[in-house]
Amino acid sequence: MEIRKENKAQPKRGLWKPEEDLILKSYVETYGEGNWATVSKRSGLMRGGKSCRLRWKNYLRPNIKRGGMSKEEEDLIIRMHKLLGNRWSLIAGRLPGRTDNEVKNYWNTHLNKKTILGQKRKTIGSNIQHDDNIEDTIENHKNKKPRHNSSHQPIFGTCPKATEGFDLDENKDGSGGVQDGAGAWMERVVQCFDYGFGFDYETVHQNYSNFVIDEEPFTSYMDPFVLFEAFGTTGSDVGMGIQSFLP
DNA sequence: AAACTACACAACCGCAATACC
DNA sequence: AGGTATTGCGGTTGTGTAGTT
Repeated sequence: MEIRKENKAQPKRGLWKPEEDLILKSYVETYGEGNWATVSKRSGLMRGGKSCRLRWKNYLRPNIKRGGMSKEEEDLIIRMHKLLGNRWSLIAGRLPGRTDNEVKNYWNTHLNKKTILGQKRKTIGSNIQHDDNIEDTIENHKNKKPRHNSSHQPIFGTCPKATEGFDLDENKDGSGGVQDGAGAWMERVVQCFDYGFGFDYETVHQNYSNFVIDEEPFTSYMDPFVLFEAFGTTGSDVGMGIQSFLP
């Protein structure tokens, strides 16, 4: 059977040449970001919109940091990955100048093999010493793709001070209760932090016997924030979050 | 020096969410 | 409200190159 090739001009693929970068750069300077589908038409660049968007986002955009990761960045990636899983865009969001693609590649080529498989978290409290259901819940949670309306979306909140309460239960649309009380416990958990960081393990334990923390005191050399996760008291729900302590 | 291999990273693909009409 | 286009994301593949035989 004869297979006829499409005569339609296929967008150019493969590695970008410096002259193509120049064209794309000047296109963005002229027309701004967005409307990537029109780039080839307007600029004469024989690339698909998707390819142009990616090239701009990952390499040509201003303030992109190139080159090797610092020890601090590496440490941060490991910690955040431990908590969030393959949520590369979220992780990259905490690394100024780094892209999700770069973080992902770095993880796959450098860190994945470095991290010890099956390394157990330290758990405050003894009543979940080993609970497969909970482990499964965590894994399921990590593997979930972000859904903007998902009830399992990680909780993100900021507050000026660690000791000040904040409401994380409120949805963007004001409907509230996405995390079904998760905000309340997070608020209380945050109150257990004496950001300095003196982490009051005893208090956390008393309030949240199933609270799970990262192995090491959280590094404070970059911008200050804390990653934490906790189980609901029934063990049937998992909450996790990043708490910022920006001044 | 050539052939082969392993590694790092750039780029692509498919899917889902969001925006727009 | 529904359809289409655009954008964002994570997984995967492709390509260049350094190291090894």
